Amino acid sequence: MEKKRVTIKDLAKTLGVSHSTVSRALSRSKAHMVSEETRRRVKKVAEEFSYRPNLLAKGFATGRTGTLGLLAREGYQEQTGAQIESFLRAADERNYRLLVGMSAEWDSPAPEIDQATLMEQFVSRGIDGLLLQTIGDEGEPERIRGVVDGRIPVVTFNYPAPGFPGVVLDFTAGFCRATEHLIALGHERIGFLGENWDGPGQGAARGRGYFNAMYAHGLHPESLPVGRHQTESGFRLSREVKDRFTALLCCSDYTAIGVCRGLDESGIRVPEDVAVVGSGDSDVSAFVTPSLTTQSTPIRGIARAAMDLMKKVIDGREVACQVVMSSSLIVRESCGSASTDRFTIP
Amino acid sequence: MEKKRVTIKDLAKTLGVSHSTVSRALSRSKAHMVSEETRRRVKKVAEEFSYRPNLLAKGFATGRTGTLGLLAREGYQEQTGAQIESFLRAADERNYRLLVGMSAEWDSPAPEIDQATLMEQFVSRGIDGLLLQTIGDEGEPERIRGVVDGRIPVVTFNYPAPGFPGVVLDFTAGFCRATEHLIALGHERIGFLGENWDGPGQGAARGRGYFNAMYAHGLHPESLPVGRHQTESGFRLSREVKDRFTALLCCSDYTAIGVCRGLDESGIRVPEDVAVVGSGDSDVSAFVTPSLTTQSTPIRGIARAAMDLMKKVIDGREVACQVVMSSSLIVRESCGSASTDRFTIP
DNA sequence: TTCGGTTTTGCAAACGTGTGTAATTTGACG
DNA sequence: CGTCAAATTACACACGTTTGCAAAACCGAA
Repeated sequence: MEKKRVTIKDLAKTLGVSHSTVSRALSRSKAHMVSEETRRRVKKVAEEFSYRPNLLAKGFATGRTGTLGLLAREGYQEQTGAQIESFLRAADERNYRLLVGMSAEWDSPAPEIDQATLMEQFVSRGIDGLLLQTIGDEGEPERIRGVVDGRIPVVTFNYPAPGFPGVVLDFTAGFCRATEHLIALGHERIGFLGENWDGPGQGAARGRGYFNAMYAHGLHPESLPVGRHQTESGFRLSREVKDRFTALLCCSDYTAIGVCRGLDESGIRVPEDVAVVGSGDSDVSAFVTPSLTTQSTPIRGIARAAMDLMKKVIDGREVACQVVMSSSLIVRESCGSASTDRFTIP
Repeated sequence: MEKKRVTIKDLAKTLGVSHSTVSRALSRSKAHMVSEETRRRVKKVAEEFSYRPNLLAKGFATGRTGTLGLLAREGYQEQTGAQIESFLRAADERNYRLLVGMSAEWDSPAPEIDQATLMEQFVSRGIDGLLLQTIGDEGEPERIRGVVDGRIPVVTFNYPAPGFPGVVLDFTAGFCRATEHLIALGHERIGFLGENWDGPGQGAARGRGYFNAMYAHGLHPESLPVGRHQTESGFRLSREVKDRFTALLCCSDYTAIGVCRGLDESGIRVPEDVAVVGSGDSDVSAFVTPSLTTQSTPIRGIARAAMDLMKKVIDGREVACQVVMSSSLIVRESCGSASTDRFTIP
């Protein structure tokens, strides 16, 4: 077995031309340095032999592989999955393949590969660009710059990173609006169930919106950290928040689902006793009971925008542009303000 | 800018040795044909220069890239995401990278790239193996063989494919057991909300279990097709199933969530009026109301098993082995048989 | 010192493709 | 038919790494 693959030289031999002619015929070099006649002949034979170019060699020779690296951070599992899917589609549509990686963020038990290592591996494998979900704070931008070294473009998504072009979702504005919606409904004791990676970084973007809104209305913000498994974490937290709040803002729909269930088991009704707001507009959010008021997050739009931006950066048409995507608040049952109809606050 | 990357030759030059020596020193060839002394020197300089091997060139030279292709089928979106994550982890742990692709299955509106094309692309990019979720029936096995041509190993997961090694989840047994559980609870009019890709293929594995169980107990099976968006689809189907069944078996938790909501809006109580069973044991299934009785599907276990199998196949230690993973039934509220505690039927 | 054997190193080819430069063919025009 | 320019093709090298083979260095023993 182990037949060798058909190469450009095999074609050249049967055609009686040099392999460079075949190469030019197939890759339509800028100067059409090959006659139409020859091109037809080459293509015909290539078809017959079902020739497939060795993209490894091609990438090696040209420095372009048609492959992008996608690096997501673990956590928000349910949503990263959907996010990856969106990117796969967006990449497919633009005829790119994706090397996908996931780096651990929180309390990972296994000996994971860290983000920097993963990036190096990707770069070594000859990606044309790197799509990064999150960039930490403590010197990580420099580290990234060290790895890519100005050679391959980086585009971030979801969270902004200073100095890198990216598509950012304005979580801050979104959570500010959501908080204000709850305030407008008369709530004052509003709690925030958020990521436990706080600090000045981009991870806290949601929380910042919440804090801003609370302070702006003279209210006292209070947040509780959400752990790795969001749904379960929300469920667990329900015990702690029982009597402290009349409304809860959650960093994801899954946390919201968990907390709703937990409250329910404690005999606390949602939304009558406590209003709950989620984030992400996941597919189930409209169909759980109670249906969730939530932030829509346009993950498909983000993926498409990021890919478009990446193309521009690769072509050198853009350098440091931040595309801001905004979310809208989808009001459903869980916040108690819309029992009959589903409407959206833009 | 545009500094060139450090190559093996650069190291050789500063060390005053030939580049082949450097290569051997770094890649610990089988015969340790290089002195410990030299190896130390080389490693030191490589470190200083922060040398990173060009894996493209390496793969090109050796024919091994350390990259596997993962090809999932779209649909079951919520679950494919989780599945991909599991594979990413399993691959990371074994020091492999993943080229991920997703081919459209159902009523895809966009001009998608089909599975065969994607496979060719992957192979051209020099993957060491291909992880395939589904293989269709109509001549697709032959097509796949044509693409990989005995050169790169294929391992299937979730669904079996004749002639290919794989890790299969025994959906049939699982759904048979679930159906029998409902029958044991006294249900006779049991409906199946399943994939709309029926036919003799592996897609119908779930349905087969249901049909078998129904026939075995002299009952009349009836199935309704579930569309692309599972949750919404379940919601829609709730209208059609209202008065026809006392129990519903769903092909996924999301369909179950949708149908529960739909029934609820029609004033039909779950599980008092209709029992519902899902599949997948998704993270939310235990926390929605009512909590879902569901098939556990060990996606992490599948990913690990598939990766292990792939390694064996790559090393030539295995050729055509089918690893069968079984699922258990997790009984919760939605089927009406366990209101107090959560237990599992193995 | 010389020899045989072992360990270590260098040389050169190979992997498949792209591409600059030189050589050839083609075609038009005088 | 000869000349010149343009179009087409061939030659050869580059990309970074591995690897078979031969050369060199080393070491111990005769």
